[in-house]
This record gives sequence, C-alpha cells and structure tokens, in this order.
Amino acid sequence: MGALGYAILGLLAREPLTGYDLAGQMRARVGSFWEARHSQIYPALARLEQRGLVTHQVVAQHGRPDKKVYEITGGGLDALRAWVTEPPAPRAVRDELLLKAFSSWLAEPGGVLTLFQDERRRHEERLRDYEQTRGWMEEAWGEDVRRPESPHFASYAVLRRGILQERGYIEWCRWVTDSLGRGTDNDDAGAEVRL
Amino acid sequence: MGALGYAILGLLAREPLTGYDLAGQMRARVGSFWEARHSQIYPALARLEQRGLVTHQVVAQHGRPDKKVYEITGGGLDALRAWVTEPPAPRAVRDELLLKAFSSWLAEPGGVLTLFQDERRRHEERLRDYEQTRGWMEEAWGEDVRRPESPHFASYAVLRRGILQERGYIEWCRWVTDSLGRGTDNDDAGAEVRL
DNA sequence: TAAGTCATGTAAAAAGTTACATGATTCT
DNA sequence: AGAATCATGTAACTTTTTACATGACTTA
Repeated sequence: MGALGYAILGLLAREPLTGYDLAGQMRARVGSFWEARHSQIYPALARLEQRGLVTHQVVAQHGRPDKKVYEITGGGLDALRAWVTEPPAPRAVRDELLLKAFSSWLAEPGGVLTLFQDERRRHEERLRDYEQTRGWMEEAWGEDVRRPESPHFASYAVLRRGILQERGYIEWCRWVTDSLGRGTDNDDAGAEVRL
Repeated sequence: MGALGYAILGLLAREPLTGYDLAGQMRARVGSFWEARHSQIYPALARLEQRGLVTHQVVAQHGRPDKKVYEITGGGLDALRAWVTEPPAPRAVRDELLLKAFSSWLAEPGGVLTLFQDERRRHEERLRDYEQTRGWMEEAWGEDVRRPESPHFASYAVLRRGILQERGYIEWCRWVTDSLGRGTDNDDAGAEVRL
C-alpha cells in the first residue's frame, strides 16, 4: 500500500469521515500535506476495506444522497503505527518554479520578475493563513499542542513545517527579485501596487 | 508537453548531453530539482525530437557503446523561453515525513525520536554538500552568479533554494525532537553519538 | 570475481489527473 | 437562474516507478 493509504488512515485515526470529507481535508493542505482527488480516494477506501483496515456504515440523510462514513479498525491502527516509525523512502524533488528558475537566464527579465513577485505574493498569503491557524490552534488546544501523544501536537507540528516552508520560499523569492531588480530598470514598485 | 520536457530542455540549453548524462544530472538534485529515471528520459527525448525541439548526433566510441549526443534547437530554445514566464501550476504537496509526523501521536515515542533524528542527520549532510557547492560556485564563477542573464546565476539561485529548504527542514526536525525529548527519558545524546 | 560505470532501450505496473456521470439542496 | 455544496462513483489518460534486457570496460 502506498502513502495515500496511510494519509487516509491518518485522518480516520482522528475521526470517522466520508470519502467526500477526506477529499475536502486533503484539498486544505494543512492537516495532511498529501493531496489527492476524490477519484483516487474512493477506490483507495475500497482497497483499505478489503484489507480490513477500515469499515463503513451507510448513513441515510433527508434530501441528500446517502453517505458512507468510514472508520479505522484495530488492524488499521496497527498498520498505521507500524508505518510511522519506518524510515521514509527519499521522495523525488519536483518543483516547477525551481525548474523555471533554472532556465530563467534565457527569458525576458520583466517576465521573470513578475513570475517571482506573483509567486511570493501567493506564499505570503498562505503564510498569513497558516499563522492565523497557528494562533487559533494555540488558543483552542492549549497545552495539548506540546503533548506528543496528542493528535493536536501532530497537527501543530505539521503546521509549523508549513510555516517554515513558506518563510523559506518567501525569503528565496525576495532574493531572486532583488537580484533581478539590481540589473534592470525595474524596482519593487510593481509589488507594492498589486498588494 | 509536461515539466519533464522542460527539465530536459533546461539542461540541454547549457550543453549538449546524452540521455545517460541527463539521468545523471537529474539524480544529483542540484542543477535541476526535477528527478527522472532513464526509462522516462529516453522516450521523452524521442518525443522532443519528433517536435523538432532537440536533435542528436551519434558518436562512436572505442570499446564503449555508441552514444547519442542531444542538442537543443532554436525551436527548443523558443519553447523553453516561453514556458519560463508562464505562471506555474500549483503543484501538489506530497511529503512522506510530514505524513508520518501527522500520525506520530499513535506510535512509540522512541521510534519517532529515531525517525526524526535520522532525518535531521540526512538533511544536515545534504546542507553541508550544498554549502560546499556554493563556496565552489562563488569561487569558480565569481561575478557571474549575480548576473541574471548568466546560466550560472540560475544554477546559483536554485542552489540557494536548496540551502534554505534544508535549513528549514533541519530547524523543524530539531523542534520535533526537542518536543519529544521533553516528554520522555530520551535526550539528544543519541544524535551526538551517531554524528 | 564482483561491483561499478558507461550506454540505450522496452514493458508492466502503480500512482495521479482530468473528464464523464448523476442529482437534490441551498445560497447569491 | 446560476453557482456552490453535498455525495459517490467510473473511465480514459498521463506520469512515474520498477523490472527486464544487453554488453564491454574498469576498479577494488
């Protein structure tokens, strides 16, 4: 079973969810850091169920389609626990912006500047979101965020990684735009206008 | 054409290479930040050639198999230049260690501690490599690393991203191990011994 | 003599994306 | 009236990984 299965188990270890809920949580980066579409999730849930790692109950609703609420089983928890401490396979690095940066010397400087300014803005927005979530977590969960045996600690840890990631990305984008700006007419005014 | 094609073009824009060379450069993270196996590269080169973005010459060798040295064409350079300034598609986040962190609250604390100590060590090693490469680049390439129209600037920029990435990762691993350490018997001694 | 490097490919399988398919309810 | 949300699936396609296949030379 691939990482996707463990991503699903990791979410179900906290609370029972439908395939739709899982897709929603995976769209919202924080909380999982493993994206997947519903077209991947539904078959994955079926496979997990075949192996006895999850079960589901059909819940009828008024005026809405029936839903299947999935729960993790004892076997599922065991599998998840065992997987956590196994050393992770070194994953491939694949970042399109890095690839663009690598060939940026060929392109018009103005276009490259815009590219990195836009990217920085996106990461700044995401950082603000993360910082807000962090404040909320600290307020709502209190000392739990420091207790390694609490799921809240784990969520907080993942969020902290996201925050560091965004800060690093922003710092780098700033360095690139600064480097570009020095050589051309173009100063940072563009960024100020758009923000 | 996907990002892999542009990764290949980006390398060929600097120097002619064989499929084997390309695979080697893509294994070595720095310089490309887009990993691919030779089984993906050979067919991709054939597709690029069909579209007229690269050409090749067969070079016979003494006591070694013939090799196909690929070169980028004018059309290839145009396509690459155009692609660079297009906004990148937001790529999916997929990091197995993050996923493990997310479910770490279920596992034995000792195993989790080892996991993050090992990971930190790996990133520290990589950071040392990167810093060394950086020193070498600055010495060998001099002012070129500050000229956005030079491929050396682009390589340097990508390397800087790698350095920031590793620093962030290390900082995060340290925070996690510190957090775990506070709750258990286990202090940082293990890491000191193994380094 | 065994492992590693140079060198190029194909085939099968797994993982992931995009599009197809349906349908009621609620919000703007 | 149109878009978004809730809800579950399948099909076709693309991308990536792993394994198969070959073979000479070099280094430990």
